[in-house]
Formats: sequence, C-alpha cells, structure tokens
Amino acid sequence: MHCFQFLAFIMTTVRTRFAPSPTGFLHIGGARTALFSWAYAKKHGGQFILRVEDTDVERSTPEAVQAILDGMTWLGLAHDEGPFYQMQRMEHYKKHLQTLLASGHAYHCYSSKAELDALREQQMQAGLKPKYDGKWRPEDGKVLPEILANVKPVIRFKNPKEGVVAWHDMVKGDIEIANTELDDLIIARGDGTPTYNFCVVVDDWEMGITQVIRGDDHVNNTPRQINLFKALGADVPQYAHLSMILGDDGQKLSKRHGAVSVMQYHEEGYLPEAVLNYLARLGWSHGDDEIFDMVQFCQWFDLDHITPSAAQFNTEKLNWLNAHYLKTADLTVLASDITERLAKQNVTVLAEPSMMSVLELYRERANNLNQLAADIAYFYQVPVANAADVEKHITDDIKPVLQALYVTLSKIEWTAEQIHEAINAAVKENELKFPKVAMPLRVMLAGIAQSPSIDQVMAILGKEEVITRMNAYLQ
RNA sequence: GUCCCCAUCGUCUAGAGGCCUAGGACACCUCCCUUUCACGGAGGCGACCGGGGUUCGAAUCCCCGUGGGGACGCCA
Repeated sequence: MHCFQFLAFIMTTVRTRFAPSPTGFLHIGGARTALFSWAYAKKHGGQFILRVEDTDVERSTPEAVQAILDGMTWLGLAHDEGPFYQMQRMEHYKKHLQTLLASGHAYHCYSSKAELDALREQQMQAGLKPKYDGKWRPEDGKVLPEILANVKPVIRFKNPKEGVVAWHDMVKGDIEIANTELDDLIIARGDGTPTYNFCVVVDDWEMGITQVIRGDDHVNNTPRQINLFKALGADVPQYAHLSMILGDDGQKLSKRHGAVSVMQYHEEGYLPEAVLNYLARLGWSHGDDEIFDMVQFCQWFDLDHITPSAAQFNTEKLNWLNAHYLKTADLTVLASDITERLAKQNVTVLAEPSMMSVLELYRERANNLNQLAADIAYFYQVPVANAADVEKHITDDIKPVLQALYVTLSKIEWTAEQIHEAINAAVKENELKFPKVAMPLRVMLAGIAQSPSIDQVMAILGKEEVITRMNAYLQ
C-alpha cells in the first residue's frame, strides 16, 4: 500500500444513514436503528445522514415525514446531512438506469403483472421459491419474444446466474447467498420510476455511505444490492443488520399489535433520556453497565457487542430507567413539562406553591411524568377525596384532636419543623400514634392517604390552603 | 415450500475453550429503613434448547435435530 493510499484509507470518514420510508410514524424499532446509526457516526467522528425513502407515492405522506422528523427531534438524534428525499433525486436514478441498460447489466421486460402473478403461484404450488423465469433476459444466441407495442416495459437487473454473494456482516458475521437464489429484480417500474433496491444502492453510493446499519429484514436484499453496486462499478459499503424488537409479549410488533410511535412514549410520560438509554441497552451491551447518557454511549458504542438475536421489549425496565432519569432530570425542564401536562387536565400551575419544591418532594416517588403530574395536581387544585380513605381515617374520635391541631396550626410559624412539632404535640397530648393524626391530614389535604412526609407537604401547600382544606372537614 | 438468520435466568444481557459451583440489571420474594405510600439498603429465587462430536477441558468450536424469526412484490 502506498503511503498516500494509506493516508486516504485512514482519512476515510464514517458516513452512516437512517433511511425510513414515510408510511407511518417512527416506531421503536426504527428509533433504535436510527440511534445505532447515529451513535456509530458519532463514535467515529463521522456524519449521520437522514434520507427519506418516499418512492412509494401511494403510501408516503407528508404527515408521516413530519412524524418521523418529530420523533428524531424528540430523541435528539440530529442528522448532519439531509433530510434527502428520493423523489427529488429522480434524475440520479435515471442516469444510472441508463448506464446499466447501456452496459448490458439491465434489460427491458414486457411480462405483465398478471403473467408474473400466475408464474409465482405456479412456482409456490410446485414447492419452489418464486422467481422471475428470465423470459426477457437477453442471452447470447437467445431469441427474445416479440415486443408488445402497447406494453410499458419494466427494467430488470441482469443478476449473475452463477457464484455466490458473500459479505461479512458486522453484526451477524459471514453470510453467503448463492446467486441461483436470486432473480432479476425489477429496478424501474413500467412508468419509469425506480424501485427501492435500486434507489438505495444509488443513494448509498452517491452519498458515500460507509456503513449501512439497518434492520434484519433487509438481509435478503443485501446480496441483490451488492450485485447492483458491482454492476455500477461502485464500492460496496459495510453492512450491519440489527435484529428486530419484539413486543412485551414476545410477539412481532406490527401496526395492529404493539407498534407505537416514539412520540407516544412522550405522551405516556417517558423522558427521551430514558427511552434512549433503554433502546441502547436493547440488543447492545457494555459489560454490566445499565445507566449511561448519550455522550457515554457514543464513546462506548460498537457493532461487536450487538446481539444478533431478536430482543423482547420490556416496559418494566423502561419504567425503572424512566424513574431514574426523573430523579436526575433538570428541575426547570421538568417543571415546564409537568406544567404542560397539568394544563392539559385543566389544572393551572400557580407561582405558589412553588413547583420546584413540589417536584423535589415528589419526583423520586414517580416513574412517569403523567403520574408525577397527577400526584402533584392537588397542590394547585382542591382534590376530590377518596371516599374510602375519608371514612377510614377521618373518624369522629379523631376530629376533636384535629380541631385542636387546627387552632394550633393557625398560630405557628409556617415551617416544616414547626408543623411537625405541632402534630407531635397533639399526638403526645392525646396518647396517640403519629399516623392516627397524619393519615387524616393526608386525606384532607391530598385527598388520599399516601403522600410524602406530611409536615413537608403542609409547609409547601401553605398555611392558608391547609387551614381552608382542613376546615372543609371540621365544620 | 425454498433460502437466510437466531437460540444463556420470566425479560434485557455478561461470557471470544479453563477465571463459570455461569456474573449484572429489570421483575418477583424476604428483611432493614420508615410517619402512610414510595425511594433507598441487604439478602433470596432463577438460565447455558436437545443429541452427537472435537478437546486433557465446551455456555463458548463443529455437525445433526428441535424451536423461533425473516425474506421470497412494478412495497420499502
């Protein structure tokens, strides 16, 4: 190797891409693929490219494009280039289509859809793998059928008939597929528009993609694409095929079964940090490390430690991570998120009680933003008390004690310590156990019998509000 | 049907022939902390799909089986 070739070699920057088709939202599987592609580029100081594969005009929608972009933004997976849209790159595909036609690597096929369908069915019934029969494939000395003037031909790739296509998959290892298993795939439709396998190859080539990191379901497309690269005279990128993510129940995720948009996790109260961390650990590992941020992840990430087998999604573990990130989240960010969630339930957050204090008191008890919002709503809105708790705790025998406490409370300095002392005094005076007094207070103030330390709750709620709420029960 | 891929606790995984009487995490159970509920802390339960090889030695390598998944579109 010449020294400058070597230089060029080591200077080759990593370029990865995420190439969703905008036929729906960004789901959890796509998000993980994007995350791994992104992390790989970051790890190697390369570029991460976003490409929208929208050549299926029938199913692609602008809403889906937006949904994918939103999902990426929420997760913080920023692209360095793009988004590129395949529909805007038609001239590139057409140019290379012509090249292939001219070089004899591609040819026109006039077989009709009906004809092809019949062929497929016949082959399936005979227990064969359905494949194009090569009717219009030009061969030396072969006489092609008469061209039908009224049929718009498709363009097929003339796939090699012999030999094997082999590659070293960066996740799955060596994979080898015989060319006899492949057929002459259609690379342009009757209307002249190019198809997926062809666009991908042209794009990956022209965009200089060095590592194609994508879903498992593309393994079977890879040999076809490699053949296409070779016919085009292009360098073949490296491939890494990620196994799929199964639902919580071990079933395959699909539109009607469990596949939800990453944005739904946002709606359901998950922090993007939690989703990211969870996804990173799903199918990839770094020893015993469980909790890490994306900076750390990008330093650690490699393709060697990706499991080749499918992974089942586990909401419980996501919840655990979410709880963790709730505890460490920036309070200001948390406050604005919770304020928004409360607003959706028509609860207006006021300056007092201080949202910051409330969150500090509550955030380590919740594992979800919606739950957290629901838990603290009573600070800004008189709660509807749980009837069973009222009956159980606000009993007639304790009411006189509360009545007396109420009087004391109205006189003291409003700090958690003073409040605690007041309650303690009442407890001692009446020879009761602490909960006997604390529980009814919880019910009167929070509406339920569970809360953090009651004196702290009262301190934050404010004297006036505590008095008012107690009063409602002691009339 | 044909081809391709996969296989460690319930789940996510560690494991690159001896460090493995298989480690960690979630979940579960017990106890501790405690002013209720949580949080937290300490323990516990729990797995190498089966069968053959190779080897002094296999969760790790090879073969067969079984099970699961994927692909076979003028979809991507």
